[in-house]
Amino acid sequence: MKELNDPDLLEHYLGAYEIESIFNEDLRPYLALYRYDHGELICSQGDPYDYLYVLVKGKLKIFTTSPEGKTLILSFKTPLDVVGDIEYVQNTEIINTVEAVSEVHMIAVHHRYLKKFASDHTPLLKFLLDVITQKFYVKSSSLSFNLLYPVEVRFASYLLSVCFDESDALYSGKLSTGALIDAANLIGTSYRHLNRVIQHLSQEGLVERHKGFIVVKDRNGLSKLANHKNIYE
Amino acid sequence: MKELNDPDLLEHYLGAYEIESIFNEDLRPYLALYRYDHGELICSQGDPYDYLYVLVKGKLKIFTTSPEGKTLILSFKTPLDVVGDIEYVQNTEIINTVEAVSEVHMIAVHHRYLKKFASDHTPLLKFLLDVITQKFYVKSSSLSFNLLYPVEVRFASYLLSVCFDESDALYSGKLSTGALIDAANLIGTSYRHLNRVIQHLSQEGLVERHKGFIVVKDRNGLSKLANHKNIYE
DNA sequence: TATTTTTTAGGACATATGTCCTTCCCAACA
DNA sequence: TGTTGGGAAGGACATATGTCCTAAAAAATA
Repeated sequence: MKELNDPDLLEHYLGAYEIESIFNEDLRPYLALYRYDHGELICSQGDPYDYLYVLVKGKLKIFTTSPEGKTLILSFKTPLDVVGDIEYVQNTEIINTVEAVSEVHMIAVHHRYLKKFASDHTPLLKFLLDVITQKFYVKSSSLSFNLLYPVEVRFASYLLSVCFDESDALYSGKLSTGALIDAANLIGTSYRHLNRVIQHLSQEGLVERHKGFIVVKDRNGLSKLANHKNIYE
Repeated sequence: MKELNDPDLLEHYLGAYEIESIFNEDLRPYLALYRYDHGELICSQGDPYDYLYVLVKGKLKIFTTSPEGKTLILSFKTPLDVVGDIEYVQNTEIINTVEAVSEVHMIAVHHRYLKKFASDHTPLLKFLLDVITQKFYVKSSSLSFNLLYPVEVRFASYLLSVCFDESDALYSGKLSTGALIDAANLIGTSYRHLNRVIQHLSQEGLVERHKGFIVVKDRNGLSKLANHKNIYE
């Protein structure tokens, strides 16, 4: 982790995402911009709560580790998103572990100053409300989807979400082999089983295995299989 | 559904739950108190969004129905809780179906007046923020729990939550047979499988089957099985 | 009381998923 | 060039769970 002492860049992000109003004047001096590299942890579950972060560049992975040591990926995040919002409101320790997947820039504010200067700041409250309701909605859909459908369907949905994201270099309907472990953890199954499912999808002609990656062959077929739902957006 | 024209009762609820400050003076004339009887629907998924409700008496069941016709119970709610908060913030149609399990009293406000008189009312915003973060937290735990543990563990946790609720007539560690279908839908499994699990728990001496209900025999054992987690609170 | 309907428990079988382990392949390296 | 180590795919087997159907019991009804 490295603090970027670059007020212009900070300004730029605030402007680009139209979030100037969220942080009022009193708060501005306490905004910091941090950079994290691939693989770095921003915070870990159980840590005491310190900062509210706003993700303005890069990609984050949010996951939890069970007492038995299993990893469950809860989501991937891209700008604009917020980390530590639930903890800020509830005043609890960090719930999940957050890791940088790529180079990441985050605006950070210590909760001390948030409480002091912005606990009644309407734009911030509204912003948080908006972000958190969205999170809730996604989580709720995700829960239903996971309980109601088997891995094959979930993976189809996942593939559609991940492989056709324009903002990503690998939007071309491909998924690197290495990403399969993450995929398995995200949809809550084992790597072994995911392989089985891929084999099946492959027999159906929906995807194809190549060296180093798999590629979507029949986007419509997958979409049909996934009930036209993209819950991993 | 019936509107209760009882300003005193309304006042009583506002006082009892300390939520007077949430609804400011402008809003007060537009607060209504509704009564629903067992089995009545408050709203159904897909309905246009109209009211924000505050549950002040009774018990609600929140569920969703999949395109395939499967029912998944998302939660049971008791006072103090809010219905329609997510929809209000996101301005979307009703997400889930809400049904009264017992006689229910709810304070209702049309979103028209909320937007008009309270869209910047800090106490309301904070209240919503608090309620929704709690919902998110519960939902998030629930998702992890469901993906990480088998039905046996989930049911153990469910039993502990439901059977030992002091405010309920059946707190004595019993669960009526009829409630098993709901239980199955809540933890996202089939009635058939739940029966299998109960049989197993019964062999282990953790619960016992009686005519018309099952009863918890070894609360500690169940708690251990459930990893000491009560996610259905 | 006899008959029908509903509720409840479980049998039989198929599918979904997990765990452990092995094999194969390719790249890094001695 | 041969060796080694790690990643990737999948075999074998056990467990978890779903679907469909049946049997027993209880409740409702004729």
